[in-house]
Amino acid sequence: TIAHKMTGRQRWTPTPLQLQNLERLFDQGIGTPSKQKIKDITDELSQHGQIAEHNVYNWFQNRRARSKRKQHGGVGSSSHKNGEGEVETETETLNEKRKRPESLVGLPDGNDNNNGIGTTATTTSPRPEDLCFQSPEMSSDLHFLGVLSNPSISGCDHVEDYDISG
Amino acid sequence: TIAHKMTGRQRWTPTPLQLQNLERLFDQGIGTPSKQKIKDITDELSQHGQIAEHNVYNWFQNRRARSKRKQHGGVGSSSHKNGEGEVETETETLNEKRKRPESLVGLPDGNDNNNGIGTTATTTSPRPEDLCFQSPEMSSDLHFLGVLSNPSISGCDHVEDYDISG
DNA sequence: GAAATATGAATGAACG
DNA sequence: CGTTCATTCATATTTC
Repeated sequence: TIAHKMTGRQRWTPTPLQLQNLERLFDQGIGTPSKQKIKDITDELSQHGQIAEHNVYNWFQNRRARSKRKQHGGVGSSSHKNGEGEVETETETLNEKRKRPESLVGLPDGNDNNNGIGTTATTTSPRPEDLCFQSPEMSSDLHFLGVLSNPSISGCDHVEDYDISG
Repeated sequence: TIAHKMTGRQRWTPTPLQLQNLERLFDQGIGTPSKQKIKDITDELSQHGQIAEHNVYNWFQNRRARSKRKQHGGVGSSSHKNGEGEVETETETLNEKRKRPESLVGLPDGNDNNNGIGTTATTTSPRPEDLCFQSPEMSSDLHFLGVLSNPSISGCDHVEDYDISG
Protein backbone atom coordinates (compact mmCIF):
# COMPACT_ATOMS: atom_id res chain seq x y z
CA THR A 1 0.00 0.00 0.00
CA ILE A 2 3.04 2.18 0.20
CA ALA A 3 3.71 2.15 -3.45
CA HIS A 4 0.70 4.15 -4.45
CA LYS A 5 2.53 7.06 -5.87
CA MET A 6 1.59 6.22 -9.35
CA THR A 7 -0.03 8.23 -12.08
CA GLY A 8 1.78 11.32 -10.93
CA ARG A 9 0.40 13.93 -8.62
CA GLN A 10 -2.59 16.07 -9.22
CA ARG A 11 -2.60 17.72 -5.91
CA TRP A 12 0.19 19.54 -4.24
CA THR A 13 1.36 17.86 -1.09
CA PRO A 14 3.35 20.02 1.26
CA THR A 15 6.57 18.58 2.49
CA PRO A 16 7.03 18.39 6.24
CA LEU A 17 9.32 21.36 6.11
CA GLN A 18 6.86 23.42 4.15
CA LEU A 19 4.08 22.43 6.44
CA GLN A 20 5.96 23.39 9.52
CA ASN A 21 6.86 26.71 8.05
CA LEU A 22 3.32 27.39 7.07
CA GLU A 23 2.03 26.52 10.47
CA ARG A 24 4.59 28.72 12.06
CA LEU A 25 3.54 31.64 9.92
CA PHE A 26 -0.08 31.01 10.62
CA ASP A 27 0.60 30.97 14.28
CA GLN A 28 2.18 34.35 14.08
CA GLY A 29 -1.17 35.84 13.44
CA ILE A 30 -1.50 36.22 9.75
CA GLY A 31 -5.11 35.53 9.15
CA THR A 32 -5.29 37.23 5.83
CA PRO A 33 -2.04 36.92 3.98
CA SER A 34 -1.37 39.38 1.24
CA LYS A 35 -0.16 38.71 -2.20
CA GLN A 36 3.23 40.07 -1.41
CA LYS A 37 3.53 37.81 1.58
CA ILE A 38 2.37 34.92 -0.46
CA LYS A 39 5.16 35.52 -2.87
CA ASP A 40 7.76 35.72 -0.19
CA ILE A 41 6.52 32.64 1.52
CA THR A 42 6.30 30.76 -1.70
CA ASP A 43 9.78 31.71 -2.65
CA GLU A 44 11.15 30.52 0.63
CA LEU A 45 9.18 27.36 0.72
CA SER A 46 10.31 26.53 -2.76
CA GLN A 47 13.58 25.52 -1.25
CA HIS A 48 11.89 22.67 0.51
CA GLY A 49 10.04 21.39 -2.47
CA GLN A 50 7.86 22.35 -5.31
CA ILE A 51 5.27 24.91 -4.39
CA ALA A 52 3.31 27.68 -6.02
CA GLU A 53 1.71 30.83 -4.78
CA HIS A 54 -1.77 29.51 -5.13
CA ASN A 55 -0.75 26.59 -2.98
CA VAL A 56 0.23 28.91 -0.20
CA TYR A 57 -2.89 30.94 -0.68
CA ASN A 58 -5.10 27.89 -0.54
CA TRP A 59 -3.31 26.58 2.45
CA PHE A 60 -3.96 29.70 4.45
CA GLN A 61 -7.51 29.90 3.33
CA ASN A 62 -8.12 26.33 4.29
CA ARG A 63 -6.31 26.69 7.53
CA ARG A 64 -8.39 29.62 8.55
CA ALA A 65 -11.62 28.04 7.48
CA ARG A 66 -10.64 24.90 9.26
CA SER A 67 -10.09 26.63 12.54
CA LYS A 68 -13.70 27.55 12.69
CA ARG A 69 -15.41 24.46 11.55
CA LYS A 70 -13.85 21.34 12.78
CA GLN A 71 -15.19 18.28 11.15
CA HIS A 72 -14.70 16.29 14.30
CA GLY A 73 -12.92 16.49 17.59
CA GLY A 74 -9.25 15.84 17.87
CA VAL A 75 -7.63 19.20 17.37
CA GLY A 76 -7.13 20.39 20.86
CA SER A 77 -4.12 22.40 19.98
CA SER A 78 -3.84 25.92 21.16
CA SER A 79 -4.63 28.45 18.55
CA HIS A 80 -4.93 32.18 18.42
CA LYS A 81 -8.60 32.47 18.02
CA ASN A 82 -9.65 35.89 16.99
CA GLY A 83 -12.57 35.90 19.28
CA GLU A 84 -14.90 34.28 16.86
CA GLY A 85 -17.00 31.57 18.32
CA GLU A 86 -15.01 28.41 18.40
CA VAL A 87 -17.22 25.57 17.56
CA GLU A 88 -16.95 22.21 19.08
CA THR A 89 -19.98 20.56 17.63
CA GLU A 90 -19.67 19.02 14.27
CA THR A 91 -23.37 19.11 13.60
CA GLU A 92 -24.14 22.74 13.26
CA THR A 93 -23.30 25.82 15.27
CA LEU A 94 -23.60 28.06 12.32
CA ASN A 95 -22.55 31.54 13.19
CA GLU A 96 -24.39 34.26 11.41
CA LYS A 97 -21.18 35.76 10.27
CA ARG A 98 -22.28 35.42 6.72
CA LYS A 99 -25.84 36.13 5.95
CA ARG A 100 -27.88 33.75 3.96
CA PRO A 101 -30.05 35.69 1.55
CA GLU A 102 -32.80 33.18 1.53
CA SER A 103 -35.27 35.94 1.90
CA LEU A 104 -33.48 38.02 -0.63
CA VAL A 105 -33.52 35.63 -3.48
CA GLY A 106 -35.76 32.95 -2.24
CA LEU A 107 -33.94 30.05 -3.72
CA PRO A 108 -36.26 27.13 -3.40
CA ASP A 109 -34.54 24.21 -1.89
CA GLY A 110 -37.18 22.02 -3.28
CA ASN A 111 -35.28 21.88 -6.47
CA ASP A 112 -32.29 20.07 -5.23
CA ASN A 113 -29.32 20.71 -7.38
CA ASN A 114 -26.82 18.01 -7.57
CA ASN A 115 -23.88 18.18 -5.29
CA GLY A 116 -23.27 15.00 -3.42
CA ILE A 117 -21.55 13.04 -6.06
CA GLY A 118 -21.73 10.11 -3.82
CA THR A 119 -18.16 9.52 -2.93
CA THR A 120 -19.39 7.29 -0.22
CA ALA A 121 -22.38 5.07 0.03
CA THR A 122 -24.97 7.81 -0.07
CA THR A 123 -25.05 7.77 -3.82
CA THR A 124 -26.43 10.66 -5.75
CA SER A 125 -29.69 12.42 -6.09
CA PRO A 126 -30.90 12.11 -9.64
CA ARG A 127 -32.45 15.22 -11.00
CA PRO A 128 -34.43 15.58 -14.17
CA GLU A 129 -32.79 18.95 -14.69
CA ASP A 130 -29.43 17.47 -15.34
CA LEU A 131 -30.77 14.67 -17.34
CA CYS A 132 -32.48 16.89 -19.81
CA PHE A 133 -29.48 17.25 -22.02
CA GLN A 134 -29.81 18.34 -25.53
CA SER A 135 -27.79 18.58 -28.68
CA PRO A 136 -24.30 20.01 -28.44
CA GLU A 137 -25.62 23.13 -30.11
CA MET A 138 -26.18 24.80 -26.82
CA SER A 139 -25.68 28.06 -28.60
CA SER A 140 -28.99 27.66 -30.28
CA ASP A 141 -30.78 28.43 -27.11
CA LEU A 142 -28.92 31.56 -26.42
CA HIS A 143 -27.95 32.62 -29.86
CA PHE A 144 -30.22 35.57 -29.47
CA LEU A 145 -28.17 36.64 -26.53
CA GLY A 146 -25.17 36.83 -28.71
CA VAL A 147 -26.56 39.72 -30.69
CA LEU A 148 -26.96 41.75 -27.56
CA SER A 149 -23.35 42.70 -27.93
CA ASN A 150 -21.38 44.46 -25.29
CA PRO A 151 -23.63 45.96 -22.71
CA SER A 152 -22.83 49.23 -21.11
CA ILE A 153 -23.15 49.51 -17.44
CA SER A 154 -26.17 51.68 -17.73
CA GLY A 155 -27.16 53.29 -14.52
CA CYS A 156 -24.05 53.24 -12.44
CA ASP A 157 -25.97 52.63 -9.31
CA HIS A 158 -24.05 51.27 -6.45
CA VAL A 159 -25.21 47.76 -6.11
CA GLU A 160 -23.73 45.95 -3.21
CA ASP A 161 -25.66 42.82 -3.73
CA TYR A 162 -26.88 43.04 -7.24
CA ASP A 163 -29.94 45.12 -6.99
CA ILE A 164 -32.49 43.45 -9.14
CA SER A 165 -34.70 46.45 -9.47
CA GLY A 166 -36.29 46.97 -12.75
CA THR B 1 -26.48 26.06 20.79
CA ILE B 2 -27.88 27.35 17.60
CA ALA B 3 -30.06 24.72 16.15
CA HIS B 4 -30.37 26.23 12.75
CA LYS B 5 -30.55 23.64 10.11
CA MET B 6 -31.20 24.86 6.66
CA THR B 7 -32.49 21.92 4.90
CA GLY B 8 -31.54 21.68 1.35
CA ARG B 9 -28.95 23.53 -0.59
CA GLN B 10 -28.51 27.22 -0.45
CA ARG B 11 -25.74 27.35 -2.92
CA TRP B 12 -26.72 27.32 -6.50
CA THR B 13 -24.98 24.77 -8.64
CA PRO B 14 -25.12 25.40 -12.34
CA THR B 15 -26.18 22.51 -14.42
CA PRO B 16 -23.83 21.48 -17.21
CA LEU B 17 -26.07 23.10 -19.73
CA GLN B 18 -26.26 26.30 -17.83
CA LEU B 19 -22.56 26.29 -17.44
CA GLN B 20 -21.94 25.78 -21.09
CA ASN B 21 -24.27 28.57 -21.98
CA LEU B 22 -22.72 30.90 -19.51
CA GLU B 23 -19.26 30.18 -20.71
CA ARG B 24 -20.28 30.68 -24.25
CA LEU B 25 -21.73 34.03 -23.42
CA PHE B 26 -18.65 34.98 -21.53
CA ASP B 27 -16.51 34.07 -24.47
CA GLN B 28 -18.42 36.45 -26.62
CA GLY B 29 -16.68 39.24 -24.86
CA ILE B 30 -18.90 40.66 -22.29
CA GLY B 31 -17.89 42.41 -19.14
CA THR B 32 -20.73 42.98 -16.84
CA PRO B 33 -24.04 42.27 -18.44
CA SER B 34 -26.77 44.78 -17.94
CA LYS B 35 -29.68 44.07 -15.75
CA GLN B 36 -31.79 43.51 -18.75
CA LYS B 37 -29.38 41.04 -20.18
CA ILE B 38 -29.15 39.25 -16.90
CA LYS B 39 -32.83 38.76 -17.05
CA ASP B 40 -32.72 37.40 -20.54
CA ILE B 41 -29.97 35.02 -19.71
CA THR B 42 -31.66 33.92 -16.55
CA ASP B 43 -34.84 33.32 -18.39
CA GLU B 44 -33.14 31.18 -20.96
CA LEU B 45 -31.09 29.27 -18.46
CA SER B 46 -34.14 28.56 -16.41
CA GLN B 47 -34.99 25.98 -18.98
CA HIS B 48 -32.04 23.95 -17.87
CA GLY B 49 -32.64 24.14 -14.19
CA GLN B 50 -33.27 26.42 -11.33
CA ILE B 51 -31.48 29.69 -11.58
CA ALA B 52 -31.90 33.25 -10.44
CA GLU B 53 -30.71 36.56 -11.73
CA HIS B 54 -28.29 37.05 -8.93
CA ASN B 55 -26.78 33.70 -9.80
CA VAL B 56 -26.04 34.85 -13.29
CA TYR B 57 -24.73 38.11 -12.02
CA ASN B 58 -22.43 36.47 -9.54
CA TRP B 59 -21.27 33.99 -12.09
CA PHE B 60 -20.17 36.67 -14.48
CA GLN B 61 -18.48 38.62 -11.75
CA ASN B 62 -16.62 35.61 -10.55
CA ARG B 63 -15.73 34.53 -14.00
CA ARG B 64 -14.28 37.84 -14.87
CA ALA B 65 -12.37 38.18 -11.65
CA ARG B 66 -10.98 34.71 -12.02
CA SER B 67 -10.03 35.29 -15.57
CA LYS B 68 -7.95 38.27 -14.68
CA ARG B 69 -6.23 36.46 -11.90
CA LYS B 70 -4.73 33.98 -14.25
CA GLN B 71 -3.48 36.51 -16.72
CA HIS B 72 -1.40 38.25 -14.09
CA GLY B 73 2.06 36.80 -14.23
CA GLY B 74 2.28 33.09 -13.78
CA VAL B 75 1.96 31.62 -10.39
CA GLY B 76 5.14 29.74 -10.95
CA SER B 77 7.10 32.94 -10.68
CA SER B 78 9.29 31.23 -8.17
CA SER B 79 11.31 29.35 -10.69
CA HIS B 80 13.33 27.15 -8.55
CA LYS B 81 15.87 24.68 -9.66
CA ASN B 82 14.80 21.16 -9.37
CA GLY B 83 16.41 18.53 -11.48
CA GLU B 84 13.76 15.94 -10.94
CA GLY B 85 11.03 18.23 -12.09
CA GLU B 86 9.07 16.09 -14.45
CA VAL B 87 6.16 17.71 -16.12
CA GLU B 88 3.24 15.74 -17.36
CA THR B 89 3.79 17.36 -20.73
CA GLU B 90 0.15 17.63 -21.64
CA THR B 91 -2.99 18.21 -19.72
CA GLU B 92 -4.75 15.36 -21.34
CA THR B 93 -4.22 12.66 -18.80
CA LEU B 94 -6.14 13.86 -15.85
CA ASN B 95 -7.97 16.89 -17.01
CA GLU B 96 -11.38 16.51 -15.54
CA LYS B 97 -13.05 19.66 -14.47
CA ARG B 98 -15.88 18.95 -12.15
CA LYS B 99 -16.86 15.39 -11.95
CA ARG B 100 -20.53 15.23 -12.62
CA PRO B 101 -22.83 12.33 -11.99
CA GLU B 102 -22.48 9.45 -14.31
CA SER B 103 -25.96 10.24 -15.38
CA LEU B 104 -24.57 13.03 -17.47
CA VAL B 105 -22.47 10.82 -19.63
CA GLY B 106 -24.92 11.57 -22.36
CA LEU B 107 -23.38 14.99 -22.75
CA PRO B 108 -21.13 15.58 -25.70
CA ASP B 109 -17.56 14.65 -25.14
CA GLY B 110 -16.35 17.85 -26.63
CA ASN B 111 -15.77 19.68 -23.44
CA ASP B 112 -13.63 22.47 -24.72
CA ASN B 113 -13.98 24.41 -21.56
CA ASN B 114 -11.19 22.77 -19.73
CA ASN B 115 -9.47 25.08 -17.37
CA GLY B 116 -6.60 22.84 -16.51
CA ILE B 117 -6.05 21.83 -12.98
CA GLY B 118 -3.12 24.14 -12.89
CA THR B 119 -0.97 23.29 -9.95
CA THR B 120 1.85 24.13 -12.29
CA ALA B 121 2.15 20.50 -13.17
CA THR B 122 5.52 19.17 -12.13
CA THR B 123 4.39 17.97 -8.74
CA THR B 124 7.47 15.99 -8.10
CA SER B 125 7.44 16.27 -4.39
CA PRO B 126 8.38 12.92 -2.99
CA ARG B 127 6.71 11.89 0.18
CA PRO B 128 9.28 10.26 2.39
CA GLU B 129 7.33 8.44 5.00
CA ASP B 130 10.38 8.32 7.16
CA LEU B 131 10.70 12.04 7.11
CA CYS B 132 8.05 13.23 9.46
CA PHE B 133 9.60 15.66 11.78
CA GLN B 134 12.97 17.19 11.73
CA SER B 135 14.85 19.55 13.90
CA PRO B 136 13.07 22.85 14.39
CA GLU B 137 15.66 24.53 12.30
CA MET B 138 13.12 25.45 9.72
CA SER B 139 12.52 28.63 11.56
CA SER B 140 15.77 29.95 10.33
CA ASP B 141 14.53 29.91 6.81
CA LEU B 142 11.44 31.92 7.41
CA HIS B 143 12.40 33.99 10.33
CA PHE B 144 12.38 36.98 8.07
CA LEU B 145 8.77 36.29 7.29
CA GLY B 146 7.94 36.82 10.87
CA VAL B 147 8.56 40.51 10.58
CA LEU B 148 6.24 40.77 7.65
CA SER B 149 3.35 40.96 10.04
CA ASN B 150 -0.24 40.95 9.06
CA PRO B 151 -1.31 43.71 6.70
CA SER B 152 -4.75 43.70 8.23
CA ILE B 153 -3.51 44.67 11.62
CA SER B 154 -0.69 46.75 10.31
CA GLY B 155 -2.73 48.52 7.71
CA CYS B 156 0.12 48.98 5.32
CA ASP B 157 -0.24 47.94 1.78
CA HIS B 158 -3.47 46.85 0.30
CA VAL B 159 -2.11 44.92 -2.62
CA GLU B 160 -4.16 41.85 -2.17
CA ASP B 161 -3.58 40.15 -5.41
CA TYR B 162 -2.31 36.74 -6.01
CA ASP B 163 -2.56 34.14 -8.67
CA ILE B 164 -5.04 31.43 -8.38
CA SER B 165 -5.13 28.79 -10.99
CA GLY B 166 -8.68 28.02 -10.91
C1' DG C 1 -7.88 -3.33 -0.19
C1' DA C 2 -11.89 -0.61 1.45
C1' DA C 3 -13.48 2.71 4.73
C1' DA C 4 -12.48 6.71 7.24
C1' DT C 5 -10.11 10.72 7.57
C1' DA C 6 -7.23 14.75 6.27
C1' DT C 7 -6.62 18.27 3.27
C1' DG C 8 -5.79 20.71 -1.15
C1' DA C 9 -8.51 22.75 -4.74
C1' DA C 10 -12.77 24.79 -7.02
C1' DT C 11 -16.51 27.86 -6.78
C1' DG C 12 -20.63 30.35 -5.46
C1' DA C 13 -21.75 34.08 -2.47
C1' DA C 14 -20.75 38.26 0.26
C1' DC C 15 -18.12 42.42 1.67
C1' DG C 16 -15.87 46.72 1.07
C1' DC D 1 -14.81 45.29 -9.23
C1' DG D 2 -11.41 43.11 -6.37
C1' DT D 3 -10.94 40.40 -2.58
C1' DT D 4 -12.17 37.07 0.88
C1' DC D 5 -15.20 33.63 3.10
C1' DA D 6 -17.83 29.45 3.29
C1' DT D 7 -19.08 25.14 1.35
C1' DT D 8 -18.21 21.38 -1.23
C1' DC D 9 -15.60 18.20 -4.12
C1' DA D 10 -11.60 15.29 -5.07
C1' DT D 11 -7.81 13.00 -3.78
C1' DA D 12 -3.84 11.92 -0.75
C1' DT D 13 -3.04 9.56 3.49
C1' DT D 14 -4.02 6.80 7.39
C1' DT D 15 -6.42 3.10 9.56
C1' DC D 16 -8.60 -1.28 9.82
